[in-house]
Formats: sequence, C-alpha cells, structure tokens
Amino acid sequence: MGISGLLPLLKSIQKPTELKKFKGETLGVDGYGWLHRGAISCAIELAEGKPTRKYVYYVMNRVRMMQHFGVNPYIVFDGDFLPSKAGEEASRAKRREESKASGLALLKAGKPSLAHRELQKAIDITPEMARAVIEELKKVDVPYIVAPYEADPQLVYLERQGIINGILSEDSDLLVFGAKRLITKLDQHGACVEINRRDFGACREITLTGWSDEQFRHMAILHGCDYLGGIKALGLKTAYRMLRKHKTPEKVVKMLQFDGKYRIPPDYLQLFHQAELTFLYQRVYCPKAKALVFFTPPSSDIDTSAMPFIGGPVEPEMARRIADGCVNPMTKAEIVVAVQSPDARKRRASSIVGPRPQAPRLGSQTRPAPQPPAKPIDSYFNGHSRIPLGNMDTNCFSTDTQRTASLTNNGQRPIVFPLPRPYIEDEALPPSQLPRPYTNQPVNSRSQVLRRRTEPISNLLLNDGATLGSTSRRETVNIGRVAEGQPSTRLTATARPPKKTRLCDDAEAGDDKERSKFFPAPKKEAKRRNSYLMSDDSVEEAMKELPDIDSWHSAKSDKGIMVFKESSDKDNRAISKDDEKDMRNTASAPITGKLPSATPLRSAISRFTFNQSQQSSRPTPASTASASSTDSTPMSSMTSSTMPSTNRSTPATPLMTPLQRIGSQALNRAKGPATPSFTAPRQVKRSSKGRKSLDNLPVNASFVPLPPVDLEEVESLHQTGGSEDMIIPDSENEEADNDLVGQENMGKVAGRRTVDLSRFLYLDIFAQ
DNA sequence: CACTGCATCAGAT
DNA sequence: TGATGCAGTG
Repeated sequence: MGISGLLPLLKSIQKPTELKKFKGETLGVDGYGWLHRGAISCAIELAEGKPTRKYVYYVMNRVRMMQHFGVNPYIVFDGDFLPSKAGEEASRAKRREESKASGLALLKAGKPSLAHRELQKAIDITPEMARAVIEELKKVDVPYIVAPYEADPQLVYLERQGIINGILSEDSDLLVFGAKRLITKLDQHGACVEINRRDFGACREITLTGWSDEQFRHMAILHGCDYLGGIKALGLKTAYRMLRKHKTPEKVVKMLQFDGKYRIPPDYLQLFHQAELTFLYQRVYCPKAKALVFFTPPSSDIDTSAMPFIGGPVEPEMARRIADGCVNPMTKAEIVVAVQSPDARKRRASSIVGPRPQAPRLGSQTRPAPQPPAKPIDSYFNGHSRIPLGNMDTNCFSTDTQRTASLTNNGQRPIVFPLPRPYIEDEALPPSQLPRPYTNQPVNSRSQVLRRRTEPISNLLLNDGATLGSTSRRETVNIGRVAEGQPSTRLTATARPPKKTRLCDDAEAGDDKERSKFFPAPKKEAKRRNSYLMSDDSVEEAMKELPDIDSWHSAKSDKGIMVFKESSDKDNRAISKDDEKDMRNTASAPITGKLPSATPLRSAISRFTFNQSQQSSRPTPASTASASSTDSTPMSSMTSSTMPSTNRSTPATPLMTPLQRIGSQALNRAKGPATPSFTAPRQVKRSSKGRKSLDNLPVNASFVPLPPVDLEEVESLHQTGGSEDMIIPDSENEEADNDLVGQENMGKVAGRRTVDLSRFLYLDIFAQ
C-alpha cells in the first residue's frame, strides 16, 4: 500500500494542522481507508459472517466529523482491481483467507484478543460494504464516487478538476499521482497533517527542488510501488540519488545493471514503463462527462489500447452505474441490497437524496445481510460512550485536553509549528512581545536530541527547535522563540511537549461558543491570539498572497523581527565535493556548481542576519542580493540557546530561488559544529496589521526575501531539472539556468502584497 | 559512513 | 503505524 517510507522522507514538509482549517472546502476522502478502519472494529463479526454495520457507523462518524468542522466530504471508493495489481491482489486474498482461518481457530480456542488481531488482517472490503456506506451517504447528501478502478487517481482527478480542494487519505500514492494537497493522519479530534505538493522544494530529507511530478514518480516506482515491486537494497534515497545522477530511468536501470550490486530482472525496464503508464493513464470516472476518461489525457502518440494493464474501458452507462454504487465494479453485477424493496432500489439510481421508507438493508450474495438496526444511525453514536459529533462539546475536537494542555503548557505556549515556507512570510514580532516562552524545554537539554542523527520532526517540535547542534555536523541557527531576557523562563519550564502539535486553541476559532477549559484566561486572550496560529487562518491563502521582496522589507521594517544569528565556525568550512555525496546535505549543488562564486559562509550568513541597528531600517535583500550572492545559508535558528550574537544585517540572497536557498541552508547546517553559538535575537517594531499569532517569533532571515513559490516556478524549474545536491557534471549548466529562472521570478513577483509571516513559526527542520 | 531492511516497542485507534 | 535500535553491506 502506497510507497513505504515516502511520508517519512517528506517529514519536513508535513504541516500539522487541524481539519477545521479546511472549513468551507471540499475534501476528497479515500473511502477505503475509512471502511477498513471501521471494519477493524468488527473484524470478528465480518470474519464470521455475522451481520454488522459497525463499519458503516465508523465511516459516517468521520463524515459527521468533517461536517462538524464545516468541511464537505467527497467520498471516493475503490472499484475494480487493476490488472497491474491482479497478481498482488490474488496473493492478498490468499493471505486474508489464511488469516481468517487462523483467526477463527483462535476464536474457537478462546483467544478473542489474538483472534481479533489476526482477523484484522483478513478484512476484505467488498463492494457491498461500500454500498452500505453509500446508502448512508445518500441520506445525508454527501457526494461520493465509486471509481472504476483505483480511488487514488480518481481523487487526484477530482482535485485537478477543481471538484475537491484537497485529498484526505493515508495513502502516499496520492503524491505520486500528483495530488496537490494531501491531508493525512486525521485523528478523532480533527488534528491532521497537510502535505502540499508545492512544498516539496522545502523538503530537507532530500532535495526535491525543481523536481517534476515525473521525476518524483520515477523515484517512487524505482523504489517499489503498487504496480512494480522494488529492487532489493534499493530504497527511496538510493532511487532518488540515482535519478538525480542519471536523470532518466533508462540510464538508472542501465547503471544498476552495470553495477551488479542489484538484482534487476531483465524485463525490469519494460515493467517500469508499464508501471508508469499505469500511473498516468489508468481510467477514472469524470462526474462531469459521466463517463470514463483517462487520468491523464493521452497525447496523440500514446496508444492506450496497447496498455491492457491500465484497465479496460467501460461503457458510460455502466461506468455511471458503477460510480453510483449500483453495480459491483468487479463483477459488473447489480449490487443487491438485502431487504430493500425493488421500489427503493430503483429510486436510488435516480434520486440520490430523499427520505427512505426504511433503513436500507445491507448485504448481498457474497455477504450475508447484516441485521440492520431499525434505529437511526445517531443512536449508535449516543450509545456506547459515543456522542454525535454535532452534540459534542465544541472543544472536543479542537482541543484534546491532555494533549493540548501539555503541548501548550496549559495555554501558556503557542502551539503552531509550521514548517519553513519561505514564500509565506510576512512579519514577526519582537521577542519582548512574546506572551510567553515558546517552549518548555530546557534550553540545553540535548540528550534526546543527540540520540539520533536524523532528528525526527517530532523531536524538533518537542524541543521547540532547540535541537541545534544535535549532531556534531549540525550547525543551526534557529529561529528561536526565546525572547530576550526570557531565557530563564524557558529553562525552567518543565512540561513535556506532546508528540503532535496543534494549530491552535478553539477559543479563537470563532465557531466555538465556549472557551476551552484549557484556555480559560480571557485576559490573556489578546496576547495569545498574537502568538497562535488560528485554525481559521489559511496557509494556502497566505501562500497565494506571497509578498514580493519589496513589500516584505517594508513590512519587516515596521515589525519586529527577532533573528538569531549564528556565529559559527562554519564559515571556515569550505564546501567540498564530498558534499555531493552526502545525501543529508541536500543542497550542496547550488553552492558548488551554480553560484558564480562561493563566498565564505560567514559573509554570506552575515547578510542574512539582522543587525540590531538595522531593526527599524528595512533590509533590502532584493537590492543587495543581486550583486553578490552566493548563497549559502543564512539561517536563523529557533534554538533555545540564547546567546547574544553579533548583529548583522540581513540582506537576502537574490540569486537563489527560495527552494534553492532552503537547500543550501540545509547544507550549511549539516556542516555546522556540534555546538554552534548563536547570537541573541533582536527585536524590531511590531506591526499592527494582520493577525500575528507568531509575530513574536524570530524570523529566519533567510526566508525574508523569498518570492512566492508556485506552480509556475515549479514548472520552470522542471524544465531544467537541476538538482542541488548531487551535482552532476553535466547538469551544472541546467542548474545555473534554474537560478536565473528563480531570480526572474523573484523580480516579477515583487510588488505584490505582504503576507503575515508571523503566523508561521519556522522550525529548524534542517538541523539534520 | 550511509543506506537498507528487520526487529522491537510505544502510542493511537 | 511510526519511532527507534541494530545489523549487514558496500
């Protein structure tokens, strides 16, 4: 399922958020995921063939939850198996049978716990089960589609068509299909994680700057995906590196075969192409055309008829009936709803909405009809300690008491941990205006940080970005939340940070009538507002309104910005060719190959650091940048260390695109000393405009002048295909081109409007 | 040294 | 399921 290891690889661009952030939007939902989860709760009943509808209630509960937050669900169910997957599906079915047998045996043996565990693996989501859910969806007028084949491309198709605004799924395949906005890890409280395709350039685990969807797809296939097994000992990073180096899958495969280190089937390349074609051209249902269409419109030179593996065509009439859920997408047979009057069944095709004489009966030939409860579905929520979402405490979703309390230190601390998104910045507040220290973690507690070289984002969050220097090679200047004069506070705090971060407290959401008990102090409300990211705040909107460089500066000058400067020895560190090989240093390329000249890091850094004296004066990165820039990485850090540093001005580097800059930052940081020294944050005036949940946060100077990153830029970058980290001799030219493109964009973009940057706290995600 | 892959464990569902 | 630890490998 999905691309194992892909999400961890994209950890740095996963943005913790809350469902209510998508209020008013329509999110496509992978129905299988929910069905499967619901089925787990009744795995035993399903295995025994007993009537059950628990899984329906589970799905409907999630639907209600989305609606509770004002989000419109659009459920998409899987259809028929793709020929590409037929083999695997057969083996899966076999495993399910085995699990079922052993599970039932355990059950008889009087080991229900073990049996349930085993039977979970035997769960098979059938069209009839989906149909049962569909019947409920119709009642509440929730749109849905049964995909002709896979739900993943169907969801992405809907997203491309603008029918949905994002995709809620746990399947990382969505990203390979090209999903623009993936929301995952939704929990029962509405917390979730957002992954935006446009953020890929900010990924620090690997440098995806300039990578096209095609390259990303190649990487996924090479690593191993649903349509093609992986190569032993070839993981995502290796696939990435190989593609980086050799560009095309053909060359990569050739090199792999030449290498001899990997076992490559003789027909691997052909299978690779088939897998890619499956990703591209399998069929989906177009609700507008009411017919099947290719997921990607094939160009004239594409002969889809020669691709049996993408699944065969389906007549529009049949496709529509499949999409409606009337017909089994596999057998093409009418799905019989048990105990349903023929009258009712006919109506369902034509009228999706409307009262039903009685609850539709579940079941079909394949599965015994479950005993349908005569009571309304709500009754199930009321029962066993379940409460209808609509009746639940308004705070229940937004604020997990324990989690939030610990996370926020009982409301004493802001909870937003946005990832670096250079293009969304706006303003920041001076540290002095911070209501309270951002983190509870002792500044110097590095024990846990040192444990692992690769710092999980969660740890970063826990440490509130205080992970600088967690590794010997790491030298990070983090944007710190530590305000001047407040270091002690930070040190003394003891609360242990939660694993998941929350966007904000509900009290501010506006839709809550009551203030969360965890954020009781009305008095502090105003202050808190400044330091919180409102769930209502739309990052996307902010992104759309990317500030141009000029506006940035002006805004910045007015507002307080606290920047940590790193006084490091990393300056002395020359960038070496070795970096190319270092995967962790994702952005060495720009420095070595792209930039006209590599200046010492220190000088480069200095330009990115705000000088205290310059607080009020606006730094003009754009203007200064053009002339010099080699970029390297300016970094401000969130480190907890509050050592005052020399203040420097922070001009931005204009020559690099934001994405490139990020990459280079990562590089620098990786080279940092184990114990970097930091300069003290400085504060600037704070502006009054906009919401500044994070105004108080120091801003990473390097992010300041960034132009908006958008598809346009991505596209332009794609053309060159340059990568920053592994420099390949023959690719340098291309990369240079990229830089130029980036500059152009920056210039063009400048002049728009300012965005409230303060709402986003930047983590030192590059620490690794 | 970095990557892969496996085993284990804790937390969440 | 994700995080973590460990071992094998080149």
